Amino acid sequence: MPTPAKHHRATGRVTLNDVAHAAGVSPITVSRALRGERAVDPALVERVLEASNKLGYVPDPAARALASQRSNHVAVLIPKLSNNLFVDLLDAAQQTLRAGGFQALVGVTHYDDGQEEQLLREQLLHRPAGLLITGLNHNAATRALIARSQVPCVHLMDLPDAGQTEPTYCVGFRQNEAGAALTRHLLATGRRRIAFAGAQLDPRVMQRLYGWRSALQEAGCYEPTLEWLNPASSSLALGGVMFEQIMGQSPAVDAIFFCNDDLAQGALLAALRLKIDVPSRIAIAGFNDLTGSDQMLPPLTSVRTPRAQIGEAGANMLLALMRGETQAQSC
Amino acid sequence: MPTPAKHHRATGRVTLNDVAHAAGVSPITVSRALRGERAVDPALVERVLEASNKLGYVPDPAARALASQRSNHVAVLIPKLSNNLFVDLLDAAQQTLRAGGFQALVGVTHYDDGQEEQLLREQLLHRPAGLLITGLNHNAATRALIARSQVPCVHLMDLPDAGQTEPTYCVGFRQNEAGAALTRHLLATGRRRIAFAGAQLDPRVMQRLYGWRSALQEAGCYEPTLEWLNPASSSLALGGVMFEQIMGQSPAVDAIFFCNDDLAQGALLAALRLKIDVPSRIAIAGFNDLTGSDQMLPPLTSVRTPRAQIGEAGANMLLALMRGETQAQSC
DNA sequence: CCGCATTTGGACAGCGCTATCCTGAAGGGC
DNA sequence: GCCCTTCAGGATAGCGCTGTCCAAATGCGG
Repeated sequence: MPTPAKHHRATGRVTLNDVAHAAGVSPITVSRALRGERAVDPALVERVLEASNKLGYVPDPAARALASQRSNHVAVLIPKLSNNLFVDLLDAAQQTLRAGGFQALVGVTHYDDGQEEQLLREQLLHRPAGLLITGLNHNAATRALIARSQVPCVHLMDLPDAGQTEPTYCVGFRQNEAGAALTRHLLATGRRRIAFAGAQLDPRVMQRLYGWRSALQEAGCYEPTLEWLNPASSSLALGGVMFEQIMGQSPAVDAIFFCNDDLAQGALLAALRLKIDVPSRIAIAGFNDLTGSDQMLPPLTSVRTPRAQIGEAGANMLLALMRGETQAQSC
Repeated sequence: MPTPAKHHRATGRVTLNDVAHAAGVSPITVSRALRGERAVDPALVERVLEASNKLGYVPDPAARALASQRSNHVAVLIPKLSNNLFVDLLDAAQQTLRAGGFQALVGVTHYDDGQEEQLLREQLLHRPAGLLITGLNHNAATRALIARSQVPCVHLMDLPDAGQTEPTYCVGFRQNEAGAALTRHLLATGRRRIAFAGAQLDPRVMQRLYGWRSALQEAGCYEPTLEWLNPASSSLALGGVMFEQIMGQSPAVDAIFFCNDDLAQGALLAALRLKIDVPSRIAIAGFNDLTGSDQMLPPLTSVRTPRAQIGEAGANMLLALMRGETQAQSC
């Protein structure tokens, strides 16, 4: 009998021990050689690597997580998958994390603070090595969880207002400034009665609204009745509905700033149906430059948000933080 | 000194032992009571649950995975995030898995067999409890990995041909039948020169192509020059380009079956630009009923694929398999 | 040549949980 | 009443890895 096997749970896995045996060193040396955690004789490192490759050794993530109290998971929280903005963000972040040896665990919060908190709580039990989270506005419990967990965390898509330093690590841009910039662009083309149409009303949409307001106030064109806010989810269909509403109630409007491209695309299509000419009768602008906006008639005016770059840069910042580098900056 | 702490790695976590202590039973009894793994006196279960709730106990997934050689992870492999079809599928599957206590690990294969194999290999090292994978056509190495791993696996979005029983667990529909059905619908509306425009050319697109072919052959309308295949990724822009191509080269065509809605949407917009009337001059049909297709001018004819239901049903089938129930059927 | 600081390999003891075996009690047939 | 089978709780021993301490080796000034 080759396997007496009493209390023996063979798993067939190549373990650190096997590698140590093959290389003629102790297991702990293999561990250190492979992780580069402490100085190890280069000759030994060489032998270890050779043995490891020959045997096809791969560390067991569960064992590693248990022993070190740290997994190779990174929790990624995003609001929705139905907005391509976040899909692009996720795609880029996920790939970058994977290249750095980490596994992304995706959580979808549906723009709900409670769900966000719940998801975060669940994820933290897995002792993630890091955290990527969309936006800056979280409820107190969520902020406390992040702080207490001591897990490195990078916030995406938004930056704190000037002077504010609360979340230390952020990658994004100031939504209100971008909103103001787009509004000024419309003003520069001669539009004066510029409506704002927002859906979803998440914090970033509201920031764009504030940017729109301040730009119009600067120009002396602000009027509260030009604000059209709808808490429903953003979609092409809603864009069409809002367009018809605005045209019906405020026929004098000469431009509409939609908070997201899908609304604006829906509005353009509605304009085609209603035979309202864009841009001669009215200008339509969107935000985020989602796929298809360049295919519209006419091509949609939009603000190109570099979400893939934000996802990648955020992931890289997090990778640096997880390596213990703390000089990383917001940008 | 309250903590002599030599060789003591306190983690601050509430452990099974703490619960056992509080409930006055052995740790293993707590483990069994909470998992329902073996019969335990209901009175004890009650005590254990009470203690567990009071202390806020949550099992450590890493320890559990290490001891049982089984994680609570489910690997989910999908081809792309840029096609909303898969985003919807993923969203539904992920939610269902989460409700069942499992964590989805998403892998994006980019329609590349090599990447699929690589991702699968990585994921299997994490000893996932289950596997959700898109499609039926995988390379030999991938199929071998799945078989060898013994991990329960459900295939999504497609069904094996009648008579074939290879992948036992599938949730989806026969793409070729759906393609034939859409083609017959076009034939029924009087169209005779029906082109097929495919991009990406993944196995499901090819199946739709075969369905289109067989329906046309049945009707005696098949002609090879009506096949327009482009390996590039599906997008609105490509749809417009292909539409112009087809109209330029085969002006007699009276309908086009686009393999995916984004192509068809792009074609509709191109038709608007070119002032080609749809559907009087030419009919345009898509596939998958993606968001926005109902907003087009005219609304796009499409095949509504129940991807959310497929994701949910697939996840539920996998949950059943992971519980050890094997009577689950393909559907 | 000695004493000290520094370096580097290894022994040891867990991390928190579950698989396995064992034991004592209860149930049932003859 | 006895033997044999179930049944449920517990003891034990890991799963594979890393944190912590220790010890041997090395370097170096005086």
